[in-house]
Amino acid sequence: MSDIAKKAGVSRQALYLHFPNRTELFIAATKAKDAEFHIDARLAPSRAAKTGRERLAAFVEAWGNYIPDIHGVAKTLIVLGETDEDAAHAWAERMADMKEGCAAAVAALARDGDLRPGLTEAQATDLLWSLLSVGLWERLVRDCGWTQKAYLDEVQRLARAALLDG
Amino acid sequence: MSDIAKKAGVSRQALYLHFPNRTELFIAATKAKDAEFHIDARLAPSRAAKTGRERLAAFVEAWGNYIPDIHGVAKTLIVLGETDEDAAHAWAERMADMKEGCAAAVAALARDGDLRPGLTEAQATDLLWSLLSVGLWERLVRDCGWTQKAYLDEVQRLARAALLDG
DNA sequence: GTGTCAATTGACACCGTGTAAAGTCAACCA
DNA sequence: TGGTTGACTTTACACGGTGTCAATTGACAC
Repeated sequence: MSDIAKKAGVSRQALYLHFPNRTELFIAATKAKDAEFHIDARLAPSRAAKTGRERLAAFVEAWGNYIPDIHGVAKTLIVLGETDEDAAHAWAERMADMKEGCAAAVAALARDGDLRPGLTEAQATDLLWSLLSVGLWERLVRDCGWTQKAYLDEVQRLARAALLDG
Repeated sequence: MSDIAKKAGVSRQALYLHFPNRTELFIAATKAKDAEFHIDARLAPSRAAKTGRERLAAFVEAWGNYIPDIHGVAKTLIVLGETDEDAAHAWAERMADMKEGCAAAVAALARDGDLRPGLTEAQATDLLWSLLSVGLWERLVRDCGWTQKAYLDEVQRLARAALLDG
């Protein structure tokens, strides 16, 4: 909190006039980033896609490219969530929203009959959601030094391999 | 530290007689778990595999089944690593060891000519290592409620889809 | 001018980590 | 048997971070 106050050019106590506690500050920061980076607009192409395959590709691209933009605040919230109930809940809510997007893409694939045999929609949704987790991005881009493009190409491939028929 | 001391039935200060600080305690706990759960023995079938494909399957199975056993201490070390240099280093070292196993499996695949065209050995190693991360296990098993078997089957499939030719 | 509002300063309580010192107790040994 | 050693306990404290509280300042609106 001291560091943030210093960066913001206000006193540490002033932060508590705006946010009840550290967790709420980061929750607000995450929401602010969502607005700043127009998450909803980025997901529009996915919603507009005609086929399930197109929808999957558009969703993976939108979310995969969104991760680096919000990684800072998102990561903080995740780490906070390991010890703070409220932070964990806030992040879980956020992830639930994202999972709805996954479910919609999976539903479109199922409608087209493109879903891999032996995979339920729920399983496919879980799988896509897991492949698009912040963790996998961190492993490949941050830890292994992959470019964003290489990461995205590979996740597209993985998503197709995991969900599609054939 | 208080909680641990209570569980152990000793005073909090006694812990500091055995470990210089909290981080070192958890590093020691992780090593103790490795010994308790015989990580080296579990990886033996992978090293003994004839073909690259067999080696990949054996390695994925061994590590994938190892994760739940060490998840408690491993997770603690990971979380600690977010704020503690030493913990981060300890975990990174551990991950480097694991990555060597990935590299060996990938090398066996390359030797057999089974590696997917357009994928270098280094990229394939990064990819396998990322698929076998604790994070993906947490997403599917802990967050989505998958069984260990369902997780393992899916990761086997993902690994094959990501690395193999065809 | 007065009231209001945002922010400041300074103080403090609480908790967790880590350090330090003095005391207890049992085992071992000459 | 008495003395030493070593592991552990109790008590105390320093430090840093979070969160609370009260008094004060300064600007702006009416």
